[in-house]
Parts: sequence; structure tokens; C-alpha cells
Amino acid sequence: MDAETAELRVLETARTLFEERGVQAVGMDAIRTASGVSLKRLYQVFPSKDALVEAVLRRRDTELRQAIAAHGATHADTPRERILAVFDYLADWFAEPGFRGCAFINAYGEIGGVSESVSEIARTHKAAVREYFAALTAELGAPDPGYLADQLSILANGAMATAGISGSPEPAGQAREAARALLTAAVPDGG
Amino acid sequence: MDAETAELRVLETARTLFEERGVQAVGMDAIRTASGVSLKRLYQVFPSKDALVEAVLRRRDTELRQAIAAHGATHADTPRERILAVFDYLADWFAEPGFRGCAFINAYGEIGGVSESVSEIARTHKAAVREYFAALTAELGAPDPGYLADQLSILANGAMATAGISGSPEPAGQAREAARALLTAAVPDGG
DNA sequence: CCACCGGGAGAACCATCGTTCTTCGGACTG
DNA sequence: CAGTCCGAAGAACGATGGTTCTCCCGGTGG
Repeated sequence: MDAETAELRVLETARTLFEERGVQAVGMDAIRTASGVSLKRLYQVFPSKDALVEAVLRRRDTELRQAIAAHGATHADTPRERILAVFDYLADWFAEPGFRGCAFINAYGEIGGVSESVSEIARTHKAAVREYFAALTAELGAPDPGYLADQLSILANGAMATAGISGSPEPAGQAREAARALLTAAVPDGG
Repeated sequence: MDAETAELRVLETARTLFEERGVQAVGMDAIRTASGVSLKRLYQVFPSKDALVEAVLRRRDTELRQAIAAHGATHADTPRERILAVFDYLADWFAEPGFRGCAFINAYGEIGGVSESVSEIARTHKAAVREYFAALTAELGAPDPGYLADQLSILANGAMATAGISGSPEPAGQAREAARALLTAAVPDGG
């Protein structure tokens, strides 16, 4: 097996197992067994479990940001619609079988207290999503686009946390409606 | 040392350490050292670490619910004010040094995938807070008090997650403003 | 004073886990 | 066909952690 495909298989296997069981509950041996990549190769590609965890999170970061942007570009024409499309994306995501919440919120809760790099990755990811919102609220002409973006971020994060814990996808739609109300209040003649 | 005070000291020590570092990163030995309660006694009172974790979470559940209700009763006169007072309480909480997010969101992310009892405790806690909101939105005469309570829950959970990850207390105020907007939209002549 | 009980401190035990090492087989080169 | 290299598989190693056991001391009842 070639090193590049080994890396990919490890990243995808680890991602799945981490999301299912949490990071610390998954041993390197489980990743080796599930991915079919030998431990030797695994440690050639990722020098430590910490490095693997960070790589999984960074990969998830770009993947999720791209998915959100792509969903907005595909399903919406105006800034307002693109904002709401984020919550539609959440609805699809929450409905996936085995959904267990946001990887960044979970990883922060699990190892953020003990690993500054994991905290930093989570912080960066959440800040990036907020920036996505902020660009759209600015485009929309909101009076205080940053503040509105913060509120939309809170709604998105709240939907993820609530959906994970409750096991229901409904928070996506409820957060979407709340977002709609905030947008209407901020920009009554709406984009 | 008497068994009752030993139990209390262990519960409080464990709570602090769990919130600082996460559950799995804290060994029983660290709890014994920090609490000054011998391992023998510790295992007399809590038969296993799992049992201790659950006890800490259950205790935090009642404590947090009481604190929210007490803050509302003390600082607010109307249902609307009591709803907003929840977010004021969050603001105080987030500003405490060492704040690292909601114990239930964190515990769910860390061990919810592997422990059904922890998931269940988190779910129950979040449902109870939602019920608190629901009682107030009903009192307020909201057209769909349950739905509004769900949205307020999402805002509260989002504020906790966002404040934890970002390390800033600001999400409390931002969520409070969002809640105010939702309340105004739902009950324009407001309670 | 002496035997006993309970509790504290920490060693001991066993499993698990991250990481490294050994072994073995198979493929490629001459 | 022989020699060499590479990677897979899993054993081995050292550390850590949950749980139990041993030892010792202080207090208590006779």
C-alpha cells in the first residue's frame, strides 16, 4: 500500500472512530485494525497520536467549511438565503445516522483542557465559520454585521450541541427560524 | 474523617479537576491527593470511577438548575425578565476564572459515545433547563411556548459552547440580545 | 496495659495504551 | 535461482490508571 492512500485511510478511519467513541476511547490499535494500515506505516505517516488527532481535526475543518460554502453557493442566491442555507446544511448533517455532535465542540470538551493545540484548532474553526457569517451579514447591509454574525454562530453551535445531546435533528430547523427572526429584525427590508 | 464530609470533598474536588482537565485525564490518584481522602474511603463511598463521574454530574445538575432558578427569582419580576436573567447568570458564570464550558456538553462529547448513563444525564439536564424556559414562555403567553423554549435552549447551549471554545464571556450578552429579539417577535406586547 | 477495630498511606496488581522492535514472507534485481 | 529490501503482523516494552491489598498507627473497651 502506498503512503498517500495509507494516510487517507487512516484519516478517515480515525475520524469515524473518534466521532463514534471520542478520542481517548480509541486506541491506535483500533485504528490500525479498522483501517488495515500497519502500525509501522501509521507511525511513519503520523509521528504520534496527538499529531493524528490534530490532522483529523484540521482536515475536518477544511471539509466542513467547504461543505457549508458549497451548500450556500448551490442552494441560495442572496446573502440572506446563504445564511439560512447554513442551517439547512446542519439539518441534513444532524439527520445522518450516528450523528453525535460537532467534532470541535466534542474535542474541545474532551482534550481542550489538556491540549492547547486542540483548543486552538477548535477556536480557529469556530472563528472561520463566524467569518463566513460575518461576510454575509456585511453583504446584507446589517447595521452591526459582526455582532449579528456572533449571534448566528451561537445559534449554529447551540443547534449542534443540542442536537448531539438530544439525539434529534430538530434543533437545526429551530435555529434556522431563530436566525430568520434575527435577520428580519436587523434588516427589515431584507436581502 | 467522617464518611459524609469525605463524600462531599471528593465530589467537589472531582468536579474541579474534571472541569479543568476533562474526565479521562484525571486519575483516581489525583482525586485522592487533591481531596485528601484515602483511596480506601473513596472506593467505599463511590464503588467505581464511573459512579463518581455520574454522581458529580448529577450533583452539578441540581446545583445548576437551582442556581438558574434562584437567579431568576432574585433578579427578575416578570417571566420575560426571568428568561433574560438566565443569560445574565451565564454572563457571570462565563466570567469566572477557569471557565471551560458546560460540564454536560463536555462530558457528552468526551464519554457520551461510550457511556449511555452519561448521555442520559446530559439529556435530562438539558431537557430540564428547556422545561424551565417552557414554563416561562407559557406564562408569557407565547403562541408556541415549547418551540420558543427550544430556541432559547439552543441560544443558551450555543453561548456555553461558544464561550468555552473562544475563551470569551461575550456570547452570554449576545445570546441574551438574541433571546430578547425572539421574545419581542413572539410576544410583541411583552410580559 | 493489651487486644482489637478502623482508617490512612501507599505499594501492588492487572489491564490498557502509546510506541518500538522482531520476525517473516514476498517481491524485485542480477 | 540467490540475495536484498520492504512492509505487514503482531509481540514486546514502558508508562499510566483503576482497583485492591498490606502494613501500620491511633483510639477504644476490657
